[in-house]
Amino acid sequence: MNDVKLTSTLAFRLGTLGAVVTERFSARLAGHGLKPKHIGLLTVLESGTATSQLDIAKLMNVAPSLVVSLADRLEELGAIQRERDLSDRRRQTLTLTEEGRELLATCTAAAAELDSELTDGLDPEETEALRSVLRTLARRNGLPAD
Amino acid sequence: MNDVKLTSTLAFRLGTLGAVVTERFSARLAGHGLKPKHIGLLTVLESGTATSQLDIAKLMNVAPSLVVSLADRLEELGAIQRERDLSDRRRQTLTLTEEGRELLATCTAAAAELDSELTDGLDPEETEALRSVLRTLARRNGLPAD
DNA sequence: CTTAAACGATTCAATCTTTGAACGATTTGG
DNA sequence: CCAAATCGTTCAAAGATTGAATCGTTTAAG
Repeated sequence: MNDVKLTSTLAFRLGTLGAVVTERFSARLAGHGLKPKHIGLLTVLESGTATSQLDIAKLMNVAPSLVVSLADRLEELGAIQRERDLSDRRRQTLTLTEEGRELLATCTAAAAELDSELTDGLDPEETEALRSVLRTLARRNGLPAD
Repeated sequence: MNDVKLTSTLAFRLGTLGAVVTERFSARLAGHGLKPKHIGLLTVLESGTATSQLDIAKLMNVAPSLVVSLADRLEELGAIQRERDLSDRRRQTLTLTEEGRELLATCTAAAAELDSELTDGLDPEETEALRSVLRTLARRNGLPAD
């Protein structure tokens, strides 16, 4: 008979911790009137992995119509620029503006600060091990992993 | 100037990985007509940390009214039993039935299977390090941590 | 060329999840 | 004994995301 607890399972812990951390990150973004997905979009643009809205939607695993509203908001803030692709006028090409870069940098700093809080008191080796394994897992699951 | 990428941040990785893993776990639960929160409730009951609906709601960081519907469904499945607390008839006391225990065991097995997939190919030491650090983080953040 | 099919973006209604406010029953403290 | 607090429940509303329909544009087949 298997007596492993659900709570000791990686799946459960990653899920709950992920939710908690996202919630906290979200709270820090609230001041800018942004949600994590907005930052996800900025990140895609910075990585240069996709520029058209449809490609971005696929990369983010999200409906194309959602990208529209995320982009609406970001454009409103001046964080991105929307331009018709001249070689295919159906496409909207999104590009980061300088303001967008700064916004992303600010939010990245907020995330880094969260990291400090999370790892405060952990052995530096532990922290590094965590970083390393998460990078591996991200890579294996098709998530951005530098 | 700080050039750390958001994607290399623990906060971001925990968030995205958590979402992916929860999604996958959710898919395996779908067959039972359950969602992760249902399992979360069963887990609380198994841990014995709380039995009244309000206490459960607090522990789960969720509105009391949500616990009502989660419990409705679980009762319908025969996984839990709802009884008025005789010493305070306002309270509903929820208890796991034998069927509930079995259901939880099945779902725990599904989570464990997910764990295998996630860690397949990782160094055993890496896996153990991950488990250990996540347990620590869970504990520090008020999450169930055995 | 012309035209039908495919495509990308957009809008909008519908869905799903969760919350908050209102209510009824019960308990508690003054 | 009564007013205030508590617990569970219902239900309407909020927030996030999707899917279907539409418009302009491109592509490919005849």
